[in-house]
Amino acid sequence: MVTNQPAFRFLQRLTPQTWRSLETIATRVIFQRREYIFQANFSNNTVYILLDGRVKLSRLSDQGQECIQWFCFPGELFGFSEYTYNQDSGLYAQALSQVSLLVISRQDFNQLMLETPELGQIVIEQLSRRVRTLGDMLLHIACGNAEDRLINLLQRLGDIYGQPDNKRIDIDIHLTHQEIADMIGVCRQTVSSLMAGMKKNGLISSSRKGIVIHNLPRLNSLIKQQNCKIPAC
Amino acid sequence: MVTNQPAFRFLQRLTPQTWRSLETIATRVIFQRREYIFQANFSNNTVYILLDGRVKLSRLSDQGQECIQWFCFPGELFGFSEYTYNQDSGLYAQALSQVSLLVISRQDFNQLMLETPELGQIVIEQLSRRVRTLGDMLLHIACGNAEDRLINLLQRLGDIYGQPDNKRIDIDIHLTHQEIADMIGVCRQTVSSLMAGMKKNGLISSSRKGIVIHNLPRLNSLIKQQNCKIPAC
DNA sequence: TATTGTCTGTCGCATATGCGACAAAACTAA
DNA sequence: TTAGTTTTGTCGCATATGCGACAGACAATA
Repeated sequence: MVTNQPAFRFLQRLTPQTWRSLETIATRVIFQRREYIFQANFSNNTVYILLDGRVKLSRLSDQGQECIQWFCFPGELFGFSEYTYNQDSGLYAQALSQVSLLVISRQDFNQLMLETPELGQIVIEQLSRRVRTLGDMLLHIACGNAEDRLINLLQRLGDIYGQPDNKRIDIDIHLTHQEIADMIGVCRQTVSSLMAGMKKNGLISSSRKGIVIHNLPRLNSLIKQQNCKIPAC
Repeated sequence: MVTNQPAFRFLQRLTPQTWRSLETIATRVIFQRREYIFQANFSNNTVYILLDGRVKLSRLSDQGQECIQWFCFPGELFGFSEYTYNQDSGLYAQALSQVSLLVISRQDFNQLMLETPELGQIVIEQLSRRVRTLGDMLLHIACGNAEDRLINLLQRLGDIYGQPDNKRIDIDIHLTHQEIADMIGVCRQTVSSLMAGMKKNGLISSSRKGIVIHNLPRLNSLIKQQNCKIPAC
């Protein structure tokens, strides 16, 4: 598990000095709920830092199905790896609530990185975490069944909010079953029925306020482990 | 599509000077076919550059199923995003042929990055590409059926070898059906039968030498497009 | 309050794909 | 060469999950 706790997010890792430099080249912008911050084929070379609110980063399959790749929380950098070499990634960024963010031109950002090696290090660190998280998602989506995928998602969400050594975790964002389904590549009904089952077993509860994991270890234990097939292990 | 052509790989982007600095802190190592370069839980803080041969980077699901996350070709950097904060990623790197590589301690590499901003920029570029490729894989695995996933994989492999504006592409590495299956999260038999079908239709041919895509546009057209569901499009 | 739209829960059916099995082919090593 | 291992191709069956449908709950708006 690559932890995604606030302390590890982009903004929290900057020194006050780097933060000030960043503020001088950034513009503060507000978006309303449901507005698109950028869309596929809009190749404006821009980097974003989320200050407040929630942003959904997703792509569409050839059949028009949505695949949510990242939920962006305050303090996170986004849009960074999308325009390498002016190739469009087909990524959409949509505000899920009223959103406040910093917009920085890629050119200015690159310039600042050259002047401030610390900034480059932090970007590398953030990208590394992203690579690991994506690898984790890929593993669970490729190898797990619907229940495994859902549990893995809840774990990842729980990691953002949870306190270590606490069995109970409050995930206080509201996600529709459709959004959850789009994150784990299953259909909406499957999410509904799996979550209904988990509620019945007292593992989780959910409401408009969010999801509560009542017993994380018990949730984990639902995924039955097997031994390693690598010979040398 | 994020192109993975040799010209975009790590090694090819270094200036001769940076390359020389790198050589002074690196050790050249040979691994034999099937040997593991590193395994999960071996948290040696090390970065690798593949000079020759092929390396498979994979993870195991809780059920012991393999998920191939990356095929490493000469000139590529690997093991980089695996040990952030000493957290083990559960990644395995296995030599698929005799392999020659440069081994560099993370500490030395980080030091060199601070001294050489250019190196940091290249690492960022490589990680960005990786994020995009993983996002691409995720999209197709989460949203596509077995055939879509296979075609997407062939496209990605074709991109490494193919010449632009050439319908025919020779992918001259040998992959077993099991390896292909592990890359797209389907079972071996499904790969066998899909590829048999594609051969029958003259779309591809394959042998010990590798896979030949006879008509890339026709292969692409097998995935039927639908229109975008984002309102503003 | 009434109306409209969105979200959730739960049917039943269709089907894609996983899985076991087994034989033929191809490769590897003695 | 021969024997043993790995890979491929192809069955048939079981099942997880997708999909359509629909009703009730809930939220937003007028």
